[in-house]
Amino acid sequence: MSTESAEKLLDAATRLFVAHGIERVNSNQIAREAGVGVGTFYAHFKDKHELHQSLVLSALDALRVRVEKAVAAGPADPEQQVRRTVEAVIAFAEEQPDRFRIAFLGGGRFGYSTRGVERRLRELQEEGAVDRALHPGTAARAFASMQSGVLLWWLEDPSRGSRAEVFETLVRLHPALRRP
Amino acid sequence: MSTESAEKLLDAATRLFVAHGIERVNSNQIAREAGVGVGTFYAHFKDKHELHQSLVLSALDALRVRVEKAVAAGPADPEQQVRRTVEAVIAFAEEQPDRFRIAFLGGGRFGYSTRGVERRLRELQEEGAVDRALHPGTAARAFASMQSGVLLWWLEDPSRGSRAEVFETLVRLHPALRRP
Amino acid sequence: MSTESAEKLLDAATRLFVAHGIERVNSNQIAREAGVGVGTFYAHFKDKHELHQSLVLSALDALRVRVEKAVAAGPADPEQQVRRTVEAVIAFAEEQPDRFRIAFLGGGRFGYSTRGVERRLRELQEEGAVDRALHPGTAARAFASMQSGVLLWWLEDPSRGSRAEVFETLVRLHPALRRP
Amino acid sequence: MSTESAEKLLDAATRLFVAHGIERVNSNQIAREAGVGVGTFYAHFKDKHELHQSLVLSALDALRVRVEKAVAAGPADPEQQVRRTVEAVIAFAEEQPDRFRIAFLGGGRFGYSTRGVERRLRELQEEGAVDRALHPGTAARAFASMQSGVLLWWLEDPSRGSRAEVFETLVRLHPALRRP
DNA sequence: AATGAATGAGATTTCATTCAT
DNA sequence: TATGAATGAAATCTCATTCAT
Repeated sequence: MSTESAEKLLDAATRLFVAHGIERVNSNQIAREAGVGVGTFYAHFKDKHELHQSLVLSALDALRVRVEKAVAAGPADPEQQVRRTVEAVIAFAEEQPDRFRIAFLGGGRFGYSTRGVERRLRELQEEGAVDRALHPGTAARAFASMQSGVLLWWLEDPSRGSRAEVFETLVRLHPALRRP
Repeated sequence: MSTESAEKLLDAATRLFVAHGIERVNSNQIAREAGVGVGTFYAHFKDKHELHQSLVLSALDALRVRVEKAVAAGPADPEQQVRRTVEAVIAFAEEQPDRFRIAFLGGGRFGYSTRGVERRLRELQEEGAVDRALHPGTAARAFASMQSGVLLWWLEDPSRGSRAEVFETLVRLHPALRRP
Repeated sequence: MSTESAEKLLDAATRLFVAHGIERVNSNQIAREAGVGVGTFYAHFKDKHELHQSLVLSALDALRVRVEKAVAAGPADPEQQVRRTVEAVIAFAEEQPDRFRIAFLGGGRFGYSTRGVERRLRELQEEGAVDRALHPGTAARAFASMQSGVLLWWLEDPSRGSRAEVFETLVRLHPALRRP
Repeated sequence: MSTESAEKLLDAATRLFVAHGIERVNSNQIAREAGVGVGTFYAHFKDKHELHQSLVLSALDALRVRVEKAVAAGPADPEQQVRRTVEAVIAFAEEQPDRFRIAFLGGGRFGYSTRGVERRLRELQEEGAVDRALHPGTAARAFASMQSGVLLWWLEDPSRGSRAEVFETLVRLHPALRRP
């Protein structure tokens, strides 16, 4: 199976990228850590950046799937949705901290889409449920940035706040809960 | 104060770092772009990372000075302070976009301090002016992340929102304005 | 006679060698182009150079056979022999251009034998039919070089001259027709 | 001076290319033979092929210059011109055999121009001095091929013919001396 | 015989750093 | 201070070859 070595390489790279930073890791190290030959690295990935990108995209995708499930899992009530969404993201960050870091370290150059949140904000504004002075695009981006920024910071040292404090703070700062 | 060569190198590096990313730029390129010899680079900086760090620190410092002036420039009323602060940061980002990018691209690895905001939030909570359910450390970090994230995103394509929309959104999402 | 896979490999290699040059083609590419596995390549040939050599030798041999038939097919009259020989070589180049290229690209490192022509020139000189100032070995080599050089050049762009022009020119420059 | 190392590299490469063939020589070997560091190789040439090409072009150019001088050095009488030209080429091949080999090994992929000879043949045909049945383009290419082919063959083993025999044979096979 | 993923020796290439000028 | 050619350690990448299936 082609997947065997590729998996090993992806896992090894995740560990190394998080531990030392993408730029301080090289293809030989990744191959060695994965327990495969250098050639195998290049048989599966064009270069280190392609591997990195596939790691980021896969992590973002896994996160997206979890968030979508969370959204679908309960009532449309905005507060409950925000709570379920933030809960899903925190759970992901806790369960797979390295994948979460990979996805967001580097400032999210690979674009975490905020279209969904933006659309939802617009709807809530039309319903009169959300402050019309918020610019939906900006607010959506703001929440994405704060969420990833806070969680990276929290994962760095979980004693910075309890899970509940972090959760509650993110929820309460969510633009969808900003009443008019 | 630096010599003329050092200034040229700092400017060249800023341009190149922003255009291609820190890791895709090397000392020879910086020297060439600056119009000085490679040797001159090493006469002024230990290496690329020292130069980068001094660029980031200087940008963060310049920003800090502007924010402090803005804070000191008017009444202690929280909303007015938030407005003056956000205004100062946006003005800096507009006037010196490359310096702003340098400071925050890379996810702010050099730690933008959020101690001041955290302390102020705590005071406002004690006064009963701010939602006690917000965790001050987390909320301060959240605002820092959203502000830098939004402004980098906005600088990338200013047509994403008007200045006023971006401003108003950041202000309204500031935790200090989150009533109990 | 070779198996089917060997044939496919020879054909694929001919195409690739001519298109990209021997040194820019590797065994994996040949196998892929042939539609067989890499392992199959090594089941049939020791390496790329053995395959190349067998291609060259086989092409030179096929050409030799055609020329010998042409020589035997008519009168010993020098001009007619030269005409039949050149005709045979041009026909071969037209019918199997890639085989012809393979045989002579690379400057004919595998030695196209000129012994026959050399011997014939010597005879004709002894008969007084050919200029005695020509050195038979050199003249034979000269003709071989001009013939392969001209035909490679012509195959590259057949609009460089009509078939008849190329034919007539080669015939007339043949040392055997150089009267004393 | 930038030329110092570049010269050493060009000389070393000439020696190695001729001794072992372009494809069996690598950049490390060239640098070592030249007595410079590997980095120096890449400071002067993009890669091995650029170096090779500059070697070929420079050799062809040096040869062209000699031939032009030879042509200008005496009467326009076709036979004398052919003699002086062939003499110049043989002298070059004798004096700088490695440069000559570099220029023509590989089948002259870099295009030795035959325009001059072609034009001259056309003129001589118009004057009625040369066989009109020769196609000038083909004949010019034929002579270029025979000359380089013969001289490479002769340099390989100078005992294959005396200098005078080789000279006289090339002269007599020159299309410009082919009477109508 | 056929396969193709895996291998690693070795070739290519980069770049931080030095140093003679 | 300034220069930039030179350097070589280290990184990137290729490819002939093997071998388990």
